[in-house]
Amino acid sequence: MSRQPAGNRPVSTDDTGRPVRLALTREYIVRTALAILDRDGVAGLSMRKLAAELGTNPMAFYHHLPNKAALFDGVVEAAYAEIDIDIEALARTGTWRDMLTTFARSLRDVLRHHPHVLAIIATRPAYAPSILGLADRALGGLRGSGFTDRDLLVMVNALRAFTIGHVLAEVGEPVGGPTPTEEEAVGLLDRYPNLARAVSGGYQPQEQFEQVLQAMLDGFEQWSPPRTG
Amino acid sequence: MSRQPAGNRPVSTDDTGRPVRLALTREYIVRTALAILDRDGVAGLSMRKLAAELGTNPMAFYHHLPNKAALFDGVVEAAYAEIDIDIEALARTGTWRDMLTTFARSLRDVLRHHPHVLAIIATRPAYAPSILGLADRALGGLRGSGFTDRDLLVMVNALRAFTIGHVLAEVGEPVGGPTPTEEEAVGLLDRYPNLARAVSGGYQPQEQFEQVLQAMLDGFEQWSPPRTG
DNA sequence: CCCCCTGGTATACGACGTATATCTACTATA
DNA sequence: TATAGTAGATATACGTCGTATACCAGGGGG
Repeated sequence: MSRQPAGNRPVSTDDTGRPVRLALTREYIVRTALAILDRDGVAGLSMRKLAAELGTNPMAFYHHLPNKAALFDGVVEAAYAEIDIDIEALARTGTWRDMLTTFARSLRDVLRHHPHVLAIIATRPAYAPSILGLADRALGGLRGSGFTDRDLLVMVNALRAFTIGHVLAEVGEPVGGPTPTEEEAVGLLDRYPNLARAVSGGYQPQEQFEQVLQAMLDGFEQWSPPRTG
Repeated sequence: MSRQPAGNRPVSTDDTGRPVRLALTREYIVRTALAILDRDGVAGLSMRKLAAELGTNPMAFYHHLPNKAALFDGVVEAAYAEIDIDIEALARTGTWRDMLTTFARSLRDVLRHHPHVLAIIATRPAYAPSILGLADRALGGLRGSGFTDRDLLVMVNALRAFTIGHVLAEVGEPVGGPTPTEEEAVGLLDRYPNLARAVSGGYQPQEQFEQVLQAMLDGFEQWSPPRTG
């Protein structure tokens, strides 16, 4: 067995027909890690599996990333980058409520789209440039809406906190392995009559998210004297 | 070396003076695990370290717990159990706002008190009997406040989600190791002028939490026609 | 030409969760 | 009191993990 093209790392050929491996870059490593996370979960992503997937040696990564935590940082950054809102267009055509609603919904969509990355995102301070940049542009777009800069930031942070907490409760992957299933919990419910009555209509995450989101915006509205135009 | 009293597990003597180890129970194991988590963080809690702390063998736990995930479940349960609110008294003397405010503040206090357990709590569905029981009693205490059972549950869940998200952003321990420090992030801030202006007043978690909490309650208030008495 | 530097590889170490088998000491029964 | 059964503690071992260390290939500049 030669050492040339091993594993299932994408291989192309140059103009002489000789096989050429895709260059190993931070970007490429992180993208593959995100794919593995989405497919196999946090426990399914090890440096060794990632290396096998890329047809290389686990130690090769350490020329591009200092350690596994940095890989996680990159994955978080990549996931956040999927929040793609045209802030400037929204700022022209919509109200501050539209803007914050779109922000919260987009964040929820992205988090739900990467449930296995959620635990990593949730427990990491939002220092990723993509989220900082988004927040900065959102704040810029919200200027002139009658709120102070501080209150605007508090709103954005509050919506982020609620959204993360909400999606965590909905689809989060428990740290440290699986927990009792929902059926087992339902079995407990008859010991809690008030709870049982309240959930009898079923769990509707989407509706509840929207309901609370609008309530929060209603509450924020009172932070500013009403404005026209 | 005898095998009798090893490690630093608490050892007492019975009435004949013979050394007697404290009985290994699920409760005792979980309590010790919580203490280790608080002291050393998630990465600092291994079955082997826990065994050393208790002066026993790692495999001894498996007669009381099926695996490490169950240990985490127990720790979450123990942490939630620290939320000690006299719901019935509150229901007699306070409004629904008082009740929900107390619930959110107590939850925040407990989460902040166990920052290293937060990642475990946050990513685990709240099926623990202690939190189910608390929610059930809260719902019972809130009956007759003019809200439907469903809306009451939505409120409680929303406050839990926001509080968890808020404390995660404040003190959470990142899954998978440390992240860039706050100073490094502050260095990035001058690339984001709107953000920089908004945070110029400093980060005041307590004040922001209270501000958003009251805004959420303001929003909830509109779900019900106003009541007197 | 050779040297160095970037980046891939090989090997190894200590720690992890836990399967399996064995042992110890107590309880119940006779 | 003797004995069988059992619950719980222990010893050992396996496979996996992140990553430190050492080595190596190959290409560009003197």
